[in-house]
Amino acid sequence: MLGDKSHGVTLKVMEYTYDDDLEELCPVCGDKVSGYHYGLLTCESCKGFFKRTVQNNKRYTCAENQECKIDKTQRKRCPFCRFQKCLNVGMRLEAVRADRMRGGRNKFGPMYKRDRALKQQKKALIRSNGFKLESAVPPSSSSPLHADYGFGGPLSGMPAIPKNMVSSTPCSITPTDYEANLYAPPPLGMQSQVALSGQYQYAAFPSRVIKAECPDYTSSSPEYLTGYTYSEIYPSASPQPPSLPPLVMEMLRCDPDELVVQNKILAHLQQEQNSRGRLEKPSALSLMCRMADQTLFSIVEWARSCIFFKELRVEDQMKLLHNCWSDLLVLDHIFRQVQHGKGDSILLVTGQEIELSSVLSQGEATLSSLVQRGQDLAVRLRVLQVDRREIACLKFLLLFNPNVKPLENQAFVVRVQEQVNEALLEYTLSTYPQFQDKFSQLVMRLPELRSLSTQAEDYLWYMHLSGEVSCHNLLIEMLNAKRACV
DNA sequence: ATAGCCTTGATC
DNA sequence: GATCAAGGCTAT
Repeated sequence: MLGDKSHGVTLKVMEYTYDDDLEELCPVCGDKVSGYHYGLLTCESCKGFFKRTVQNNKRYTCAENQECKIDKTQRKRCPFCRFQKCLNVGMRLEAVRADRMRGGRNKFGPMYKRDRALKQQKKALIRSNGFKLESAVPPSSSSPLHADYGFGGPLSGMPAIPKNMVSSTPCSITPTDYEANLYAPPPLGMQSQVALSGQYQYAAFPSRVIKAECPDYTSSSPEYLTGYTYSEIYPSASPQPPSLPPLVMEMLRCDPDELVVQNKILAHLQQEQNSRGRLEKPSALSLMCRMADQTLFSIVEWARSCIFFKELRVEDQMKLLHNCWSDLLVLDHIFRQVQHGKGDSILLVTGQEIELSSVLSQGEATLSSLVQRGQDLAVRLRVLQVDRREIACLKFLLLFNPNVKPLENQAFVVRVQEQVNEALLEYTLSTYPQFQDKFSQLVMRLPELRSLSTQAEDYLWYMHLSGEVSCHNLLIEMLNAKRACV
């Protein structure tokens, strides 16, 4: 009873004599599927579990090692791991309705339909060609997901850049993985089956979710510019504005999902705290450092999976990252504040919110000034109405800095920077035609950002030397590396 | 808290 | 009017 009907030539005859899609097993627990729920075919109980968890903003913890096996008989034992699995197989938070409205259809409808059509097609293929076909990986061009990314090689103008960098989805996945990932968030790809924890923030729910559910409520919301939009996540669900430069789209695609990063960092911090014991309470500063440290990890992970960057030799990659890690960290923080939109509080990567006044009054002078400079820069960027795509470009501009020397493949870095500049210019001109100098306004913020991150590095170094922060982390490693090569 | 069954309502 | 994926109800 291996429900894995898409694997190999050993397909059983009975499996395609059934007409019904519902013969499949729930990807979370293996129970019988009862229909499409929250993005994919699942059983009734996992549907209910997912709904209860999201609606009631439940927080679970795992008594073991956050890797409990979830099957039909054990699914009740660890809700933490069950929910994590729900997210990992691709159940969508945004399909749970914030307003609890009953009935009707949501925007996933067309995708469910496409998925059904795909399965039908597959079945028909099997019927007409025998079993052999199924031993092959599904052709990526025939999948709606792949086809609708619309990446038919418009990057051909790029000099000396291998074609395989353009592929928007990992190509060598098994049919089952493919099925499971049909609705999974694309930016992560396969290389990082990121452990999601149950500690997601329901607070992040309303802004980007309600719109996806009820698209007509808010046609004039400014958050459409800065936040996720449905069409960004599901390009096939509604027509994309065709004018986006392909490179901008590709850079945006490299960006990890905020919620995923948030969950990962929360889970890590929590685990760290658990293993440390509850009695020991870390100082706010050391907590911030660990948070920044984990953010840095995700930034490095981002860079390593980025188009262009992953083509570089590791030595060059390290040099580039050593040069800009603090810039990226600061930019990440600042863009979060831009989206947060509140001047009197700071939104942390974990989704927690802290009052600005408490930071400014408690922290010492250098820290206060750093935080304040960050807030100021966030305000300037907010006034500019910077959006996610532009931030994605800025990140690339920070990363591909040709001033870093010596680089083995300096010419490549120069070319990438030129291309990104060009794409950003094209994007700002076409998307904000009423705002002619947006490009230069944006690029002009970079020196400020670098100055801010340099100050932050100095502060960290000082704190490190005075023994205020622990030594064994990536943050300090980066600091050391930079100081070693200057 | 779980999970099976029921009600709802936009879309076809 | 049929469909079917949302949310709701309730015995276990």
